[in-house]
Amino acid sequence: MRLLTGNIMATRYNAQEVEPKWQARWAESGVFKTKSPQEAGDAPKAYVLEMFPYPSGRLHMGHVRNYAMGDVVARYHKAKGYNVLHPMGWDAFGMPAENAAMERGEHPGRWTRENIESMRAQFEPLGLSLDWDRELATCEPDYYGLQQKIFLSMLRNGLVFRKKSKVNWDPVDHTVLANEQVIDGKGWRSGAVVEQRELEQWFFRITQFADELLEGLNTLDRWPDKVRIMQANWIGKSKGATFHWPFKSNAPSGFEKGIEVFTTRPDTLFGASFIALAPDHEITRELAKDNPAIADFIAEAARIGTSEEAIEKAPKLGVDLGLKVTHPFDPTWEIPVWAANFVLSTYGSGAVFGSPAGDQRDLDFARKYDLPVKPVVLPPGKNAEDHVITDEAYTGPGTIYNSGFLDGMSTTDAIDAAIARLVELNLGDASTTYRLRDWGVSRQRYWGCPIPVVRCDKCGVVPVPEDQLPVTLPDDPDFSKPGNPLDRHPTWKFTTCPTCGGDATRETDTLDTFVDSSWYFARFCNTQTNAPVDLNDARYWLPVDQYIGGVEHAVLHLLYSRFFTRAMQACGLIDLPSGEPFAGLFTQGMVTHETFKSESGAWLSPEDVEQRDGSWVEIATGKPVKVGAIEKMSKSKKNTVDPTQIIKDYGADVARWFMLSDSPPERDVEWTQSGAEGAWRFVQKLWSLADAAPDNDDGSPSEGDALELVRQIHKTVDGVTRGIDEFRFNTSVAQIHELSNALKKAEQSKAPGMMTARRFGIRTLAQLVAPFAPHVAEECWEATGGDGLVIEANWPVADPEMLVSDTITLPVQVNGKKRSDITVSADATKDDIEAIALADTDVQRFTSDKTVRKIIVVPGRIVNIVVG
RNA sequence: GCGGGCGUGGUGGAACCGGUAGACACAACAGACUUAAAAUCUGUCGGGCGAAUGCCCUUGCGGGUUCGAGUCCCGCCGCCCGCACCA
Repeated sequence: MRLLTGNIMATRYNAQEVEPKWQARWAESGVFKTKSPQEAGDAPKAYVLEMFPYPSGRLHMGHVRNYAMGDVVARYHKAKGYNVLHPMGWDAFGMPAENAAMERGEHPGRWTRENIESMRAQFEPLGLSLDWDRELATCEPDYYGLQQKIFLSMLRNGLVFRKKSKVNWDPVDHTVLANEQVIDGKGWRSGAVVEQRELEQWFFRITQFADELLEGLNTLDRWPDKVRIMQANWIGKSKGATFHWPFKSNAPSGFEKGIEVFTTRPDTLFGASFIALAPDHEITRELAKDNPAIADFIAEAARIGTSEEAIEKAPKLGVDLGLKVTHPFDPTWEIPVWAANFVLSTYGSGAVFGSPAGDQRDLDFARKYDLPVKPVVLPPGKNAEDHVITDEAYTGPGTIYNSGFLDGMSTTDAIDAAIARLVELNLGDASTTYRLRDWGVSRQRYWGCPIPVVRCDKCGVVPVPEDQLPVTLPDDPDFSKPGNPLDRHPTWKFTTCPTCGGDATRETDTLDTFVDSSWYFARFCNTQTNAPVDLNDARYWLPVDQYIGGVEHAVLHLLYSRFFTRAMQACGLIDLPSGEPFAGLFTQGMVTHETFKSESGAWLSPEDVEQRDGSWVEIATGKPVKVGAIEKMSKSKKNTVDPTQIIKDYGADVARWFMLSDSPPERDVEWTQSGAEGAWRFVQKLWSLADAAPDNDDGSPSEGDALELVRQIHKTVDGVTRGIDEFRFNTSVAQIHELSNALKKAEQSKAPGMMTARRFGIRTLAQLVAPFAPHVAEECWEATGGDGLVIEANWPVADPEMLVSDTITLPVQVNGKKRSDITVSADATKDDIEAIALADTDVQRFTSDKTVRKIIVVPGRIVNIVVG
């Protein structure tokens, strides 16, 4: 690695000395301490929050980018006079700690707390404007104990329930596997073929809020549209009909009315050619008991795993169950019943009817098993003879045909008519179904929040009384044997029943870590109170004004948090009538880096390779190296860059500046050494501007170059401010560059008023840079006689009069091609502009031998002359 | 498979509501300074044609709407994110 710092320090800006100095000053002055609502007085509040990190042990560049962005927003609001809350905490429960315990014999708690210590130490030199007084870690009893209170309150309010659900079971490790731990149907550690097991599990009733969560999206006008769309699709509200297909004869017990299905397309009912049940539908399972073929099919389907992705990607398979139902509209029409591996038991009633001409998946299935395909929807403009379905279904609107009483209707009318007939026949009704499922929160793991209930043979499931909370984890889990350490702990789970005092056992499931992150933002409003959330402080601070994190959380974390605020509202634990925790959301892109592979295909760290004579070689061996793709930084691909090392080499300002330059915040940014060096040069340049700043003014910059410079300063203030407001930090950076270039040039100028203009420019620049690269900004501010800390100086405001000029330059097009520029006064009329444009000699070269047909003048923008 | 997004010079990107495509930066090249190098400063920098004022082409690909399309519409291609037990 090339180091640019070193022997030439004297005249240069030395980040290694300057940055700790300002960090100490900020700490002494307490500028980052949050003010209470009383202390804040009339100042408006701004709650700025970045998604809190998992304490993996090392800060990575993705963190630096995320927190640098949040810091821009926080410092900017501080400068604008807001009372800012900008806290930090740790999403500290989760599987990596247990993996460390299993692989290295470390205690998950110790491992996690050590990681927190070392990451906090890495945070410090970044110079973020965080209020560490409000730090929290979800793995500490003072946090998860309160979470247990929330759980119990939700239980009392009917928002928690138990039901059976499927899990991926590793028969060797005796453990439940996460979907990511199931690789090709096998456990990642044991390699054993994964089984499906049904366990009685705890659920949060998120579906109770399905409509509210959907409706609420309309109020989130400071969220990216893509996230709102993804959440709406995830909730997946669909209107249609739920109805029964009566059995031809001898219905299985419990299904006397027939097989219940949900469909959004009852208009295609006359195209039905089969019924398909989920592999784990009750009827399928009943039949499997004395039919080995069906049992094999179920086992085969189970091997795919529980993830919807895997199920939908798997080849479509089915088995004929040998049952027959009759068509709701024609009792003489028999339809076969199949089981199919693509039918989800968790959606609707776990059964569908196949209408192959109008649904691609049904069509593929029908072709595979040679089931009838009858088209029933005629696309607009087609007639029955030439509308043939081969291997592509028609899913669009049209006119119904081949469909008895529905013939001739539009698809929408036919939907209503079909539902009306189903009601008449007493077989079903219109209904609404959601894709959203209730949230399963049980985890059979040690390192999570214990679910605060006990089981008593006499009293059943009994909540732990609040005065006995928190239910803490035992300190001595044993990870040497397979299975859940809580379940086989020698003493922990044995307790007495709070109700009858008899022997009882504790619940050994812990909560999904998504629960921990579903309310931490509310806890930050007051981390001292005994209630989970202080009602008054939360009323003041919530909603979070700006939340920043990765898009990968677009659905789950953000939807769960929106559910939690509603659930807590229903329990009286929070006062947030809107139910919306995050008023503004920004999703930032990843940090990527080039990758390298050796001849043998092993990943190589960028530090181990170098370019010799234009080709890449391994430094140690000199062997040639394959340059791989630019990918998200990850340990496995060895393309990470350690922020701590970058800060040592170049300083925090450089790391932050680079993360905010060039790439738009929502897009991925590629870390490059040369980019970091560019940022370093810029920091040096800023300092040299301040160092060369004149000590005194030389009169008012009211004309000539000095006035032009002042105008540019105002333009820059305007542009940088807009860039921050709109989360387009890269454009702010570009404008800061332009002003710096202008100020550098101005060092050569002797124009009257220039010294005044330069002093003004450099101090303004320091203010504009402060949210991005705060240390060098403070240094420049101090060197140019700024009052106090730049972080506390009022954000500059552009003078609107300085943003407009007297004349404007307009491009002139002829037939849409630019041919000339004209300069006109800012208040020129359309007629004036037309005349000037037509008189222009460059324009006339293209118009002289033609007829002018039309002239389009867009004020302040462009002139287009249409000739022909 | 389903849902969502993205695609502009050698590179990252800019272009506000459909109005000058390539701001700003990185890299590269040339020059100044220097015994030399580094640093710094200055200049060139999408492609083609031309002696030249210039002209033509160019925003992943193919169509369309418009006086005018990177931007809007339709159809493709490629990459990325999510898919409910990773966080």
